[in-house]
Amino acid sequence: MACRRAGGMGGVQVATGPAAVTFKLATWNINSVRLRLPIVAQLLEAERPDALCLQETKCRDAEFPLAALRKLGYEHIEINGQKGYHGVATLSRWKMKAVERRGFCDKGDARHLSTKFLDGPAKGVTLHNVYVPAGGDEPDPVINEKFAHKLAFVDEMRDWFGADGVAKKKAILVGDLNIAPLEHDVWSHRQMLKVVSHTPVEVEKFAAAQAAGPWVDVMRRFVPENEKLYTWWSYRAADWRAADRGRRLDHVWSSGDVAAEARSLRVLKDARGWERPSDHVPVLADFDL
DNA sequence: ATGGTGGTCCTACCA
Repeated sequence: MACRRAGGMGGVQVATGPAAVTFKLATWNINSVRLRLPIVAQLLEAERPDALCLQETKCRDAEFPLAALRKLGYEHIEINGQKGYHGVATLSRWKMKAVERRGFCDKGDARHLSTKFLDGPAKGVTLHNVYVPAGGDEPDPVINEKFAHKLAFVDEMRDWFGADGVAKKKAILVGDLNIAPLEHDVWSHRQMLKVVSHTPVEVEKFAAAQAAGPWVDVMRRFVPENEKLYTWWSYRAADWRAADRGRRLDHVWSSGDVAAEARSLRVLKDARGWERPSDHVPVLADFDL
């Protein structure tokens, strides 16, 4: 078990003098926040991130376990939920305000939430929490409406980033983007070329959306592109660890000014083996803002 | 070789 950081209310690390203060951010596709409240608590107690972005909360706003999470020190919570599917939530130890709950593709799905920190080390930073559609099994938009939706969603992100300048400065975007863009973001590039999440058409659109920001791929600033890097392992493997057929579906992007202050990146692979796990693991990033 | 597992919520749908 990791040690709890010393400190009283908030456990703030205070730097002396004008030095920057570390902002610790986590993102995790939780696959039902109610079912997995025990391991959300486990993560928060072990790592004490300043903020945690959750995807696939799978509950209406009225059913979100606000009280339990506030009790753990995360008093500031913004949610965008819906019944049974999708849903995102951002928890923070610092005061923040909701900026937008963007509805993509005119579908009314709860797949985006942006918040702005009003206090703490990331004061003034806007944080986007995104859950991109998975896209179904068949990688042909003509016969698979879910794949068509995924492609349209990523195109809409690209147009929004390009028009709005949301990534110009003081911005972070995290979440389950459901695309593994690089060759070593999947266990076998060759065998994944026709598998939704790594097809050339998705990867091309993903790259265009990232470039439109432009957003920096913070994870790959710390892990070279020729090294395997995964954040998701299927439930359908007999032994996920032995097979290790993972994919990097979860991402941390930031504007260039914030990326320049990125200090560390960790993928908590062990969480895939926790009690009743999500098929995704938490990704943590530290910034000296 | 075309399954395999897991979540929501009642029968499929989604990942």
